Amino acid sequence: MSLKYAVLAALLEGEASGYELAKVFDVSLANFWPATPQQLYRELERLAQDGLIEARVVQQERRPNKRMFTLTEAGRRDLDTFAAEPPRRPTAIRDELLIKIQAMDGTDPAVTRELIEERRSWSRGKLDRYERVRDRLLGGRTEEDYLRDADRIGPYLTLMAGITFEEENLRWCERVLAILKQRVALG
Amino acid sequence: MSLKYAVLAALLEGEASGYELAKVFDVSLANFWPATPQQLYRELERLAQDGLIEARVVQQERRPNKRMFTLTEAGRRDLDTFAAEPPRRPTAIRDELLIKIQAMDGTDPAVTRELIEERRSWSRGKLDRYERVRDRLLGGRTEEDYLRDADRIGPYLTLMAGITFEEENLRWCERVLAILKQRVALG
DNA sequence: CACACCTACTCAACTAATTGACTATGGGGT
DNA sequence: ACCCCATAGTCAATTAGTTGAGTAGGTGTG
Repeated sequence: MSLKYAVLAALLEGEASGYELAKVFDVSLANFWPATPQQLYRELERLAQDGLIEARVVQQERRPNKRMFTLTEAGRRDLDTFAAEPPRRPTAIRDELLIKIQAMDGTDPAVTRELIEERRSWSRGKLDRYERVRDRLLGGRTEEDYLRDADRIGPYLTLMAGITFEEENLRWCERVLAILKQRVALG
Repeated sequence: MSLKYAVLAALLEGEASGYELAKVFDVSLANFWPATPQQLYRELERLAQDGLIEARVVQQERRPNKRMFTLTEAGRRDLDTFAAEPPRRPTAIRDELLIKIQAMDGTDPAVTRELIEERRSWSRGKLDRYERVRDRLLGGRTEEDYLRDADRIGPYLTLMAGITFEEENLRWCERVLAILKQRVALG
């Protein structure tokens, strides 16, 4: 149900093909609503049938043709209605690593430490990429100026959520590593 | 695939019925691997068939009978193996509210503010509940003592992850509310 | 100049997750 | 007396999400 609105929200950035959307999703929407390309193609089909988006085929010379999608007025209205309603379901996190941590006490601490270190360096990489997205969004302005003047601040606020989430993640990793070190030193 | 190990990890706490597991899941495992009761019953069936858990029927007097499940040695080994391998997929978050925030720029700021305030008070409630779980786990000991002496610290580390996550969430809400206030004051 | 990767998808099969109804008994409140 | 909630589940239907293969030309790399 929500994938529908995630796609409509992505199209607020302007016309896009399924392929382009898949990439946009991968770097931004995926942070709070992941979807595979196949899911997107199916959803786009449905949305076009329901008249919430419009498709036009763009002939290309040295590439396969593509279908570009735009929000219709109906789509925009539907999305605005959705955006004003309280969420139907709370945030859901699925994190395999935390299952492993929950069950870690039967495992060699050195192995667990490695898992946490991997997570930490992954989070660092993610934060770096977020920083670059942030710079692109701000386009030279200070955050203050941007938040005062920009037409759309939604994408920036969700980016902020992603950044604080990864920072938290990093702090948690550091904390766990310190605890594991202590335990190994004593145990 | 991971639900399997989430269930096995839950059974590290000891024997439980499907019904009890559903409740345990709701308050602890659900924080990083949500599952409905129906999912759990099916998974327990499969795990029992695969010999990773054992079921025994407990006759009850004034209640329906129940089946209690315990980890078998095979189950424990399987779980330990899982816990030592790097995760196959990265953390996935699904958060309807963030879709709404992404699309918020067509919405009355006062309505958006309410959504954020709801999230904030929900996070506060969650944090309170986490605090109580924490106190129960520590059982009077200081965190330091607990982390040094306890047999199993996995559940505590995942609880810590939940706590830092909600704290971060709260900070993000405050931040967004401040920004919205600014914007309304100016716009 | 071979080989892998990029664009831009489609199709089919499968597993996982959600929703709602149903069974049956007991206890507490109005 | 009636209704709802708690216990302890089962069953069936539907939707959502995953995986892997296939198509077909173009581009970049050693």
